[in-house]
Amino acid sequence: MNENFRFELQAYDARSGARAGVLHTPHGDIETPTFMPVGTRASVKALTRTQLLDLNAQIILGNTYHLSLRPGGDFMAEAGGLHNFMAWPRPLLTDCGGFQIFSLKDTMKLDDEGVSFQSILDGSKHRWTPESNMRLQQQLGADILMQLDVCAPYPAERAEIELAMRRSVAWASRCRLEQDNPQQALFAIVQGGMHTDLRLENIRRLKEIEAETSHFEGYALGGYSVGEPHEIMLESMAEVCPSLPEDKPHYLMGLGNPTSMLASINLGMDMFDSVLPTRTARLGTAFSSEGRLNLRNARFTHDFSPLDPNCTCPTCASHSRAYLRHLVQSKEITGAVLLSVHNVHYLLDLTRKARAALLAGTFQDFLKEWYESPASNDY
RNA sequence: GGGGGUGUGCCCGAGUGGCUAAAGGGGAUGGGCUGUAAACCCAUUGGCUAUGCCUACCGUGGUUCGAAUCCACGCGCCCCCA
Repeated sequence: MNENFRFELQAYDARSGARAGVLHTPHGDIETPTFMPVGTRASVKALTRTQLLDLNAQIILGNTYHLSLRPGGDFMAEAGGLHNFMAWPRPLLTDCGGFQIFSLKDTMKLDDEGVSFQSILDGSKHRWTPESNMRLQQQLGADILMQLDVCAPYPAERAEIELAMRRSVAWASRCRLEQDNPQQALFAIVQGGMHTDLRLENIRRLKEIEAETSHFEGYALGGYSVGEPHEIMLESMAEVCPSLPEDKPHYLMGLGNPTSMLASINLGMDMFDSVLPTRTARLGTAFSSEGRLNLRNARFTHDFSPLDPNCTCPTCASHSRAYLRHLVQSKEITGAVLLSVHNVHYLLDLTRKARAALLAGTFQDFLKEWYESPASNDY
């Protein structure tokens, strides 16, 4: 085990797989469950680092695909790494770019050894192997690195999902062998779509790799939140989560829907990331205790009440729905900022409340209350 | 006073005899957004007793089988010369 990334479990829910813990890192502790805002290009869109610090974000993401194309891996090393470059003192996680293999698949060509692709910025040709991807992530210097994986779409043929899973497993092993910097943790990613047997096989193989090489500091579930219905994802996860190594952090990649997040915490997930809060904010939608509010809707024109009366964020402290709607309608950049502050706060606050309930032993009551409230109507 | 131009749906604007309820923008209204090619994308946007009908391209009248489109007069706006 890498002692720089000790995961300390602090509380378990007696009636579910839910737990609270702390992941120690060289840049500070991450208290779980937690939500991680996504800062793809060394920026959580519309938010300054001061705002993120004030919101108490404990860890944010960067993206290897985007940052390696611009400003580039060598540049990032010269800049002293991503922490230094963007002046972020707390933990960072870099996503490998596996999601871009999925979302930019028209520019990608996969084989067993790696992936060749053309830059979306200038069409230039690039090639990643698991090893070269690890070196890029080492140049970025985040605390947590994600193995290079292949994220299959939904829906997809079983054969395609199985191939993605097998490549991901093989690449997990190669990433593990390449990534030997003790200042950086490596998380494995489990694929397999909605096929439980593939997911369980993936987890078994990862455990074998750990026996042969060294441990992964965390396990992530990839390939969820890619368009499948919420219930199908939860059914699949319910069968998969019990097989995840209990003593390691469990990271559900790409999930930002509040209700799905709580349901996933209930199944034993500890970490979440998603662009949902920041993207929907820029596009005019706010999470709230009443469910999602689309501030473009005419019904808010004369609504001078606070965005969410039950929210303690800076936006809600000062601004009315009518004002925020006006900013959104006018495409004022301040609207994107204020709603991003609110939405990120909302998810951070939600995971903090879940954690507090877990530590207090009242998590199931907390969940019940959530499902009875209009906030659970957040789709 | 003389000459030239122009008037289109909430706004801008294309269209100069039938394929026009009228391109394209904007605005408005609604929807979507989940490891970010997203301050983006999609849909709708005259009315109705609705596989059809009515009203509609400044106004009135006319030409024509048929007019936003051609003609006459009127009204409004713009430019140039005096």
